[in-house]
Amino acid sequence: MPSRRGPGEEPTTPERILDAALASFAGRGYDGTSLDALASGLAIRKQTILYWFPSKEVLLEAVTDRSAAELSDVLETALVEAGSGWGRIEAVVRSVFRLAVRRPELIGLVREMSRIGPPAATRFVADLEPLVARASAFLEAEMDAGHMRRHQPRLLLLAIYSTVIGMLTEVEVLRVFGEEPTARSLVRRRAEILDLLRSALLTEGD
Amino acid sequence: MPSRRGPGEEPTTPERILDAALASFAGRGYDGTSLDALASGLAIRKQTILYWFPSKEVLLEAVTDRSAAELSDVLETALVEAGSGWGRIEAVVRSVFRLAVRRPELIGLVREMSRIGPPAATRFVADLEPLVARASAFLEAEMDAGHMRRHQPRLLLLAIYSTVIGMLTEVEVLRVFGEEPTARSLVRRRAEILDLLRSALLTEGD
DNA sequence: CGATCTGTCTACCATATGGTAAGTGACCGG
DNA sequence: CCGGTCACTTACCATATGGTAGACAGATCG
Repeated sequence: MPSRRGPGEEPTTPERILDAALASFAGRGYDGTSLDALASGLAIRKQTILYWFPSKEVLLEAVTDRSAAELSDVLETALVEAGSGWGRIEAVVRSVFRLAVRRPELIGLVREMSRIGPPAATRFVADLEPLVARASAFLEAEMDAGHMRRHQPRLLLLAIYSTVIGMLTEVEVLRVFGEEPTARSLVRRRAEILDLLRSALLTEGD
Repeated sequence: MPSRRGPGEEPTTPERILDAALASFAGRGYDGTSLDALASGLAIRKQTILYWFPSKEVLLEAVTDRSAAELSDVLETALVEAGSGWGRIEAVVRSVFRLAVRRPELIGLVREMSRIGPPAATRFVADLEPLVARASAFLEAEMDAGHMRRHQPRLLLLAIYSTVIGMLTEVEVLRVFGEEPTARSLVRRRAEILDLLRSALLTEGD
């Protein structure tokens, strides 16, 4: 995997390929992405892609590996920096929302992987398992501390996850709901859904 | 569009095609579905499909039209039969869950349509708009009657929708959450998420 | 300077795909 | 019995796709 680049440096060719592939896999799907289209968007030839990634499947693996690492990074940071009580939970959920707004391709990729299924998805899911375990442990600790109602932590993660998925990837659905999904309305919606989760999760005494 | 068939009659060829196409579009995606594979699954030739539906795109339209009609039917029935108060809301949400369990392809299709985007998705979304308006009106009436907290009704619909999507289509994600998604666990999860929504939506006096 | 390696390109291939044209057998009204 | 329609087939086609083979230019190094 190419090493993470600094803000000033221009991306290397394999990095540019990974960026474009992530966007395309998330947006048009794996099957809907052709190496030719990918290459032409980068003003290179398809064979250059196959030089760096010997097959489309390997390219997908590289994309998922890098994305899983980024997802893990963001949530790990949020978990470490979080305060205590509801504010702590809120901070973590908010960091997920922020990530989804900043890098919607990552959410789109998760959705796409769930559709592709094994073996590619199995690998992705294995990459993410430590993250899920970590987040579950966090939620469980908050329950033990009485900061939130008793729920199965992984069930809660699923609720949060599916909310994020629903909010940020189903653009057409948002439209039928009568709103142009602008950045502004997304932020407002985020806040409202956070309230929704809040009232569902909070303990009585909060 | 072929007319709905009764329980005893065997399906006509175009109906069988629509059934298989719905399952495949929802499962493997539009791009991931080839007419050849579709046909071979039905033990017919691809040209028979093209005889009934002159192109793959028209087939998709036929599938979405029929699916939108079925979604509308189910929810309309639920809205009409619902009682009053929270029980009424619960009955409607439950009918959505039931539909999603019984016909997961419908949910998968919604997800796929949101990925495909215009123009196919626009048509689907237009077909569903009356349903969404109806459901919004229902929720708004419940708010007026004081049966639930004030929220934007379409926002609530989105929350319910995304929960259903997350629950019933992200099978791989369920797996990483440590559970084999059996019918039994899905039912239990449904109940728990219904509780989650309940506590989020209920008015204080309930 | 010459050999080698690295990154990208041109040329090509086998296969799969959506779609067209035309044929075939069964049924059906006259 | 016969012409026509219906449902479906075989035969075919143009294009797009993932992937291979090998050429070529520039940098690197002895």
